[in-house]
Amino acid sequence: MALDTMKGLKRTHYCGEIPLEPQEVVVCGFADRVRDMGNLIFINLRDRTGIVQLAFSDETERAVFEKAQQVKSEYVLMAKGNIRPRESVNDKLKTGSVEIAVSDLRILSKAETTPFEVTNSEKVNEELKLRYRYLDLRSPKLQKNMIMRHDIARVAREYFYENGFLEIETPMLMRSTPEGARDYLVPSRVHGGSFYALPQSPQIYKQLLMISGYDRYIQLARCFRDEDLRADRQPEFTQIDLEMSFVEPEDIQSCVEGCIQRLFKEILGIDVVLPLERMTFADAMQRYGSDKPDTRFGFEIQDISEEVRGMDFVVFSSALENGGSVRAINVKNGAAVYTRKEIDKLTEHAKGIGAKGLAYIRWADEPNCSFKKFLKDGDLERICGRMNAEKGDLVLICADKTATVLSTLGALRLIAAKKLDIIPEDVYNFVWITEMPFFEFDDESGNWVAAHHPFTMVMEECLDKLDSDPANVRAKAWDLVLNGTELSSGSMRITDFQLQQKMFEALGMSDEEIQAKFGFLVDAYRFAAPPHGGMGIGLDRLAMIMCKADSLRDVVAFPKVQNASELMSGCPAEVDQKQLDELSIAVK
RNA sequence: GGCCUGGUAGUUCAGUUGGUUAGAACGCUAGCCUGUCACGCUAGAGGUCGUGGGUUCGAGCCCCAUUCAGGUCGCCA
Repeated sequence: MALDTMKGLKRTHYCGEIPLEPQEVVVCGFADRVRDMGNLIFINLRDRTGIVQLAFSDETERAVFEKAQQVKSEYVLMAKGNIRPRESVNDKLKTGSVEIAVSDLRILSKAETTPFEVTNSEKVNEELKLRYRYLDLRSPKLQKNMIMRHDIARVAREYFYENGFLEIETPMLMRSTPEGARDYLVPSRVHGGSFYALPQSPQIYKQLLMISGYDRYIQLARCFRDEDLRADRQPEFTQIDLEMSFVEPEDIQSCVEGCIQRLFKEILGIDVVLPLERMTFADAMQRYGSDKPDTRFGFEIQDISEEVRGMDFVVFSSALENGGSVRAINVKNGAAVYTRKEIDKLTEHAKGIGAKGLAYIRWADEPNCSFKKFLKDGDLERICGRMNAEKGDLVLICADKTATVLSTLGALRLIAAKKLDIIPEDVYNFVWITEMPFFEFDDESGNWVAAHHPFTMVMEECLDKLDSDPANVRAKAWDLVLNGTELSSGSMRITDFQLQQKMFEALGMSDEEIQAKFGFLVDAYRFAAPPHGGMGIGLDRLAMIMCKADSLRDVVAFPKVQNASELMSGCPAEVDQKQLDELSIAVK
């Protein structure tokens, strides 16, 4: 049978927004559930705003009723009818007190049986849902997420516009700068053998905009990084990217705080108290073993080096002799959940991330210590005292180089908290991490390399340590962390081209290299630049947290999977030889 | 690149020490049903047990390889 057209009908309301008083309406949408009871048919009609019930009975015109009998799940319908109260109210629906007595029904498009039930897709294998992403995107859950993401973008734009920011687009095709993440390359047809790169961020361009006097810039910028994926990492993602002139770090931070406060108030109705908590990088590492601490729960790391010094336990003593330390976390009430077997699993995990092993005190009925035979009188009491350990607790102890100890305990702290299910859901703990290190040691090359992009300003008091003491040089850079997720990262930029030159040199770049890769930028700073700095706020991650989603895939319309392919369209894909020839590309 | 988890009707899962014809629920098809809203009832169709090899009289189950998906470490200046 031929399909119907919309002729003569025009939508008057969205399904979820129909008036609750009697009147004639026209609605459109997808058939969600069809309940056919013979001489009585109900169809739930769904659009992005919600669901309304269409009713057909012996009062319905015969031809319309027969059309309703043909309707199956996911058919696209248009219906005209009168709103009337229901005989029994459905409290689960916004529109549950009324229904539409249909006088005209159009079947605009028919659906084959879908590979999974759109109405009930929560538990369906993700691969299948990604292959048919356009169907999964019909689900209320994803539609809610997409709408919230839109709202975040809208509110953020409004906020920055009101605060004097100009939205300026920067190029998607730019010069490759091979430091940092791998670039996605785009071959040039006109210049065979030459390549553009997709931006890892608009960093260079936004700094140039400050040199050009645009003063305050914002862009919802798509960024690309050709690195392996994670639940919170996609190869392309969106940043609320901003840059400001004539400012200090505090100015940028309070501007971003204002945006965060407004977003949480307008979208979630949550009051974020300003100013946000601040913590130095060094503090975060000492207390949480992470540069992105989740402060929603305790289990803070304690240094017990002094408490165990002099013990005859070679694991501890050798760590101390080699300049390392012995540190521990107290997993409160962890003894019951962490049986011997579970602790073994934890130990395996710790080994997987670089620790040599794990010592523990499991205090179920009595303190049971994995290094019991090395204990002398008072040792156990001293450690438990320092750790505030009491009956029911589990103390995890790690001894090694301090950096290894901290990162291991930092990771275990998170695992244990998740296992014990003590992380509160509706708490949003923001914390600024400040005084980030400027260099980090690269084990592979044995060199100190930039921890940030090479235009990051050094804290003034560290300028003289650039050559002599790279480990202790701090950057004028900061991160904003929310519940253990890095949300945003910012810094002041170097505006003195001579200092910039020195910085490149400190990073081991030759004059030729500097000129070739960044010559245009160094040159730009020769013509004067206002003091400036800025930030990039991860829109996807922010949306993920605000939607209470577990993965970025839930807040990105068409996401990529772990191997960076897209299951629906099947990209990346091979191309014709002709295309390759035009681009002067030979594929191995 | 390393490690961990998983792959059985369209979907979600069960499947005994390796032993007859691989089951259930939902969905789908057909029929019945006037107040449902996860409607109900009756009947039916639907399976290369991810793929390839091996062990065995016999493999969904054991072994090896491989592939796909997820998580994670490396990586992400």
